[in-house]
Amino acid sequence: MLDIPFPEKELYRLSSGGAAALYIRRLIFEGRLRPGERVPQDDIGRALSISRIPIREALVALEQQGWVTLEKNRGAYVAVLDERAVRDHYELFGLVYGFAAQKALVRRETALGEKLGQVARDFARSGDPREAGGLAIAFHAAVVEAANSSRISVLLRSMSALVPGDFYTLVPKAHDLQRPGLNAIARAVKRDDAERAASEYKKMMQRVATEVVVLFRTRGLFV
Amino acid sequence: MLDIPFPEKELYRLSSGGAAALYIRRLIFEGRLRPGERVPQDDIGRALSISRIPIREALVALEQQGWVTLEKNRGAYVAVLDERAVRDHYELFGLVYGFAAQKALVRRETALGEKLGQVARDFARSGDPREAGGLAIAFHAAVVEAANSSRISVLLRSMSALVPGDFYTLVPKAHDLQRPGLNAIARAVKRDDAERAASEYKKMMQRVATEVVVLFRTRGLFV
DNA sequence: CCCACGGAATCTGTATGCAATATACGTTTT
DNA sequence: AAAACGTATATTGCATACAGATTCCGTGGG
Repeated sequence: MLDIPFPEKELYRLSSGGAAALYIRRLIFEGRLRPGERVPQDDIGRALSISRIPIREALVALEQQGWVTLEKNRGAYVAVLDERAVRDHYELFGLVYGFAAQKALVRRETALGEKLGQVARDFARSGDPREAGGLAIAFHAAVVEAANSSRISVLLRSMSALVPGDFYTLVPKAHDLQRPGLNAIARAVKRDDAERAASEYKKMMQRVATEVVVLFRTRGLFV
Repeated sequence: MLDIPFPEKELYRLSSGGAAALYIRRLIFEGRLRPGERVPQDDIGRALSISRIPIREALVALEQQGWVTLEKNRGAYVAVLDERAVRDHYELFGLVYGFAAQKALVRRETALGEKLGQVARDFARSGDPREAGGLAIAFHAAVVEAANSSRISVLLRSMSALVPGDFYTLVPKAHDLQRPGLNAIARAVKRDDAERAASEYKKMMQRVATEVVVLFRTRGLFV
């Protein structure tokens, strides 16, 4: 009997609502929906050939993530992003990841240091932006997994939605920017230096924020 | 013509979806929906005399906040909370509020120290749990407002949903527990000592976490 | 010319209904 | 009797439809 468990089951959960959320985020990123503008539910429904029901569900999720604000009987408005918001967001990112790293160490995830070192090395060697992006994600995922905290996972999942999916191809600099950071974090974790790991995470994310700010600005996404 | 702007406009946004979210959270808090159990959409609809549409919207929000997990074609399942989750959550709370305090100081909100001192004094004097709760909320709100960061606001709004509304009446100890914390934070802010403010916030939230853990345990909300 | 007003057009919030999927349970097969 | 199968039931995901709220715009009054 074939009894293969399928761990990634929920990855295939691409409901209409999920598709709508993805689509709306792309509209915002590509500047086709400007800050302050109302999200046209009917147009999106027509574009995706779905009704407004799943679109509204997507908007609720996007509101929770801070992408739009919902006003009763007036619809969803694209949130206004400015440089400060982006920098704050990435600082918070660094803060939470740093917290995750600390928790991972407290919880004695001994294998983590090795794992991170390996991924950081692969990352440094990688020439392909696509691959590098995957490795960076794997790095962060390893930290979160080692922290083994449902609340950290929830928080980071909702925060990650602010990151463009093809960030690495859009910002070639991202590679040089993160390499020393990942290495430093991996070293700190190996040394069991939680404080240092957290501060390196914070520093790295601040550097990344600067590039994201440039990206957003060149795209004219700021008010 | 009367043209008074209404800042709390969205407070009145108690759509059916908002009501459903509130109701489901209460069901979970009161232990009537156990961890791992499926959220019965039809029953809730009947109880509130609404259809499943706004209920589903509520579930999307609750998923983002980490209360339930959605599985395609299988519905929403109440997330499993354990002691670690609660403690992690409150630590993160302290971390983010601490960050907000730091930002407020960096952004030179000179009036903040006075304001916090005043609220902390009122809090200390207050005998009524209801009033004290309001003051504590006002304290935190002042910090967040001074930080003046949309991202911090978004994050805290989604995190706050894990706090029972009538926390102060349920946990009388909460008052004694927070008084020194609020005072210490107010003092640190007055002294422009961001580092200290953050660490006091963290410590205070850790103490609060302990009481929340007790509350949850006595209610049998842990697996 | 500007503003106030009122009806039309537009858009939102949600109830209803249906197809698709998952679960439960009895039946058949080995 | 245990396992596999098939059918019945329950539940979800979503399209359609409609009442109510909001916005738009033309008209009249100041």
